[in-house]
Formats: sequence, structure tokens, C-alpha cells
Amino acid sequence: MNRKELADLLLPGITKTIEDYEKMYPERNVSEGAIITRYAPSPTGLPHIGNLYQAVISKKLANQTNGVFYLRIEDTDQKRSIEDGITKIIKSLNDFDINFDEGVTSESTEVGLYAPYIQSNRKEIYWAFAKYLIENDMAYPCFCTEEDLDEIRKKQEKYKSRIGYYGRHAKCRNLSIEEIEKHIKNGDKYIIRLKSPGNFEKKFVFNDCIKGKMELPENDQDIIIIKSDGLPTYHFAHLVDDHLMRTTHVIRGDEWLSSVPIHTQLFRMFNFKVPKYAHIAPLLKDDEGTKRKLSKRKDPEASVTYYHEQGIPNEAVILYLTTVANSNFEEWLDHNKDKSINEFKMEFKKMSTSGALFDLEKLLNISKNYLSTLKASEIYDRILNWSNEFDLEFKNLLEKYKDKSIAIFNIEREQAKPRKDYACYSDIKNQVWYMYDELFAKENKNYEFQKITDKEEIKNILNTYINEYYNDFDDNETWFNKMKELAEKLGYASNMKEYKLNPDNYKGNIADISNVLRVALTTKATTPDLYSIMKILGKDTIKQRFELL
RNA sequence: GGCUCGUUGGUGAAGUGGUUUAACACGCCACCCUCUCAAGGUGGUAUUCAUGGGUUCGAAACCCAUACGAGUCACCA
Repeated sequence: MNRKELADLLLPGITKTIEDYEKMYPERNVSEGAIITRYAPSPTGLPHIGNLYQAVISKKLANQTNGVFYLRIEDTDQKRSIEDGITKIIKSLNDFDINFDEGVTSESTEVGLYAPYIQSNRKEIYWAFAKYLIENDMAYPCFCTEEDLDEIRKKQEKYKSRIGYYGRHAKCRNLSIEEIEKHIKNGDKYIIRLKSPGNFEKKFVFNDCIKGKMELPENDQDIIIIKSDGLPTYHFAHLVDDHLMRTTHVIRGDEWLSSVPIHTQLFRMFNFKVPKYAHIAPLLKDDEGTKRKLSKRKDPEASVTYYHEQGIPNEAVILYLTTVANSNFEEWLDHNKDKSINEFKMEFKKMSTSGALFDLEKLLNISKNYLSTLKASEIYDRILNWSNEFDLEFKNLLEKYKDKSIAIFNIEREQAKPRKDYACYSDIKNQVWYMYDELFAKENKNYEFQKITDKEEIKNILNTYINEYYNDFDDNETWFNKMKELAEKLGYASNMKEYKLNPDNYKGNIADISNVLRVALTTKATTPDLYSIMKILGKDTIKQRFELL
């Protein structure tokens, strides 16, 4: 039996060769400098914020170079795959406006010339590549059982040598064809291992797009390329897929950094062009003084659904992640307020080589700024949408009082320097509840009167104001002038500067008066512009609320 | 434990030998603005770049050691 026949025996039923595949999936016709990259998750659950982060970066880089951004599903670990995994990934990414130029589009559909994009559907392709290696004595079947491997490891631990399946520890590496045949006749289970040509003593140097020049030992491990279920390991699938799909840049988390020698070795054994690698540092979390990777199990903010539940707009999350990726983005945005985020040029060189702490506070600030740029009607639509899922009481009020609600959200909004007091949708009800009679009626009222607390004086101020001064049709200036008149009539200073000079000449000042009016209307000492609030509530409501005191 | 990478303020960071007595942003503090907030404005917030040593006329930047942190060492990706 020769090696070709051996390969057929080990991986039977394969008709195509690697040359056939080479022709089926030709080089892409893209312009110089175009980045072809992918998002390649395992369908094991909803994306993690770190996955989103990688997707944002990859998509941006592909888009800005007129490249290709595609979705490939890495489901070679069948045990971990979950039901509807693909749907969930696509949906949650789409929510963040991350779409793909090609690849998987649902559990059973895909678009693009480099299909299939789901690894479990590419088995015969991997086998063809594995066969090539076996035929050329660059891979071999390994019949070691779990116990055999255990024994090897224990021996290595005992003699303090490196752990692994390599060199003289690789028992099956030099099996003769006859011995292999015997094992197979015996029905022994096998996997396929790479016959690594590497030397651990030698240094392997490469250039990472983000981390720069790296020096690692060459790989000498005879890594598994085809598992006992016939599917490839990550390493082998990466080689085959990223070569055939003509990926130019492999953008992934930096936990992969130390596997680059394996990957490069694989590409070289086939004489393929090695793609460029960009290893992204993880998002970290401060945990009692030490930094650790954000974890989906421990940290609610690691889950992408967290932002949806909190009512943080997806756009803000994207803006934040872009800022973390390239910290000069913020400054760029500040100087290019009218431009679209698409015009920003992201650079590998600007990415941090060590992990960044995920800063929720900063995210909220970005969100606050973002929300302040929206029109009142847009805010209304978004809150309605959010409330529909998380606060039905508020949703009903929003629907019942649509115009009024928009007016409320418009207080100090559509202007050059808008108010910025909403950081997320879930904030808003807490800030505007007193504008709705239904909510005001059921609230346990804690009136925050400050300087003036005397009941009689308060009543006097309220009555004088509503009977002698207030008018729904006054403009802002008239309204304020009347406030001044009211203050003076009752013995309070209408001018703050004057009051500060001679405080003893007055009972108090206009701020004290407006505190009374504000608190009587809203119970709170701090609210947005009082004039706007009064105008929206209207004289009848104002009167009613004054009478409660 | 082996190998690898990293360490600039409360946070994200800019910065690769001299214009850095360390940019910018978030946070915090103070003051200013025709009412309270928010916003906006002004100023403050690291005598110093993990620590120790060295190279140099000169170092956050180059070199060495130490400490700390992270990643990796699966028939998981």
C-alpha cells in the first residue's frame, strides 16, 4: 500500500483534490489594500460584548477598504452548539447594525461564492486537505487512547519535560504503513495528526497588525487536525477556510496569539500565502482591584442584551466600542459632528496592545450625548418602543398623551446646546413622571421645599401667582418678568446680584420663590426649565396642584 | 511550572530620545451664567510615566533585573 492508498483508507469517499478547490474558490477580485475578513463565532449562545467589539472592528476595517466582511459559523464542536444559535447571533448583531456582505444568513441559508460558510457542511473539503497532508507524509493517523495520552503526560510531568504530543513522545508518528493497516483491521479508533516539521528551540518571528513584532517558539506539536468525529479542529479549519475564502486579515481575540506558529506552519506546509494577523486585546473588568476579562457568567454588562434591557441605545454602544478600539475616534467625532461614523478611518496601529477596562460610566456619557442629538419625536418613538417591552404603564401614557409627551421631551432639546439629562431610556420616566397626572396622583409626595417652608407663606406665594400673574399664553420673557414682579411684590429680591450685595434688605430672592412654585408643581427642587413645564401642564393643572398644599 | 505579551492619573488614553513642567476625553472638585437642575464656560485634579539599576549631554520613551497582571500549554473555539 502506498501513501495515497493509505490516505483513501483513512479518509474514504473523497473525490475532489485541493487543486479542484483552488479552482472553485479563486482569488477575489478586490482593489489593493482591501481587507477581507470575517466574523466567525461558534453558535454556543448570544454574543458577548467582546464578540461585538471584534465584529465592530472587523466590519469597519473591511468597509473602509472596500473589502469584504463575511459571517462564517464555526460549529465543529457539536456538543457545545445550541439550538437557534445562528439565528440568535445574526439577530443580535443586526440590532447593532452589523450586517455582512456575504456568508451565513440564517440557520439554513447563505449567500456568496465561497459557500458553504458553516463548517459542519465543509467536511469533505477538510478531508481533501487532510488527505493531501497524509499523501505527502505530513500527517498521520494516531491510535492513542485517552489512557495512552494520560500516560505520556504523566511521564512528561515526572521528568519535567514539556507537555504534549511531539517529537519522540509522539508514539504514532513513525508507524509504518503495515502497522497502520493492522490497527485499522483491528477496528482501532483514530484521529489525524499533523507531522510537525517545527523545532521548539528555534524562534519564529512574525508581525502582528496590532501588537507589532512578535517572537515565539516554532510549533513542534503534532496537533490534531481531524477529530474522531471526522470534523476538523479550529487550527485546521482556520487554515482551510481562511485560505479558500481568501481572507486577507484574521482579526480575532488575543487568546489566539500563541497559536500563530501553528497556523503559520500549516499555511506554509501547503505553500499558501499566510494571512495577516490582528490580535485584539480583551475588554477587561475591574474586580476588587485586579483586572480580569469581562465574563458573561459574572458580569451582566458582558451580555449584549444588557444594553437593550437598560435602554442604552445600540448606537451609543457602537460609538463606545469604536472609542475603545481607536481612542482618537472621540476627538475625530468632536471635530466632524456632521459626518457619518463611516467616514472615520480606523487603524490597527491605534489599537491598544493591552486590554482596556470596560467603563460603563463612559458609555453612559456617550449615550447621554448621543440621545441629546435626537429630535423629540425620535426620542418619543424610541421610548415608546422600549416601554412596550419593559414598562407598559409608561407605554400607555405615552400613547395616550403623544403630543404632550413629545413636548416634554422637547424641553431644551432641539437647540444648539441641548439638555443632556437622559443617559438611557430607563432613566426617562424617573425624570418626567410629574408631568403626567396619573403618575403624579399615585406618587408618594415628598415635597422638597428649601428656603421657604412656612405653610402660610407658601400658600400666599402660590395664590398670588396663579390669581394675579400666570397666563398660559405668555412668552418666556413675559413669564420671567412676571416672576420678578411677584418676587418684588412679596418682598423678595428679583435680581440675584442685588440680593447678594444686600441680603438683609429682602425676605429672600427670586430663586426661593421659584423653588416654591417648582416644588408645588413637581415636588422636586431640581427640574428642567419651569416655564416650559408650566406651559405644558397648563393653568388648570397648575391650579389643581397648588390647591393640594 | 514552561513559553509569550503587557504595566502612563480614579478610568480610557496621546506619546517611541530633547518644543512633555505628559495632549485629549470620562469622572471628581471649585467658580461663572436673568430661577433650581442639566447643558455650556473657566480653572483645579500624575513634580511624573510599576520598582531598582544602567546607556546617554538628555529617557515615560533604549537596555537589564525584580514585582505585578494577562494569555496559552484540550479530540473547545
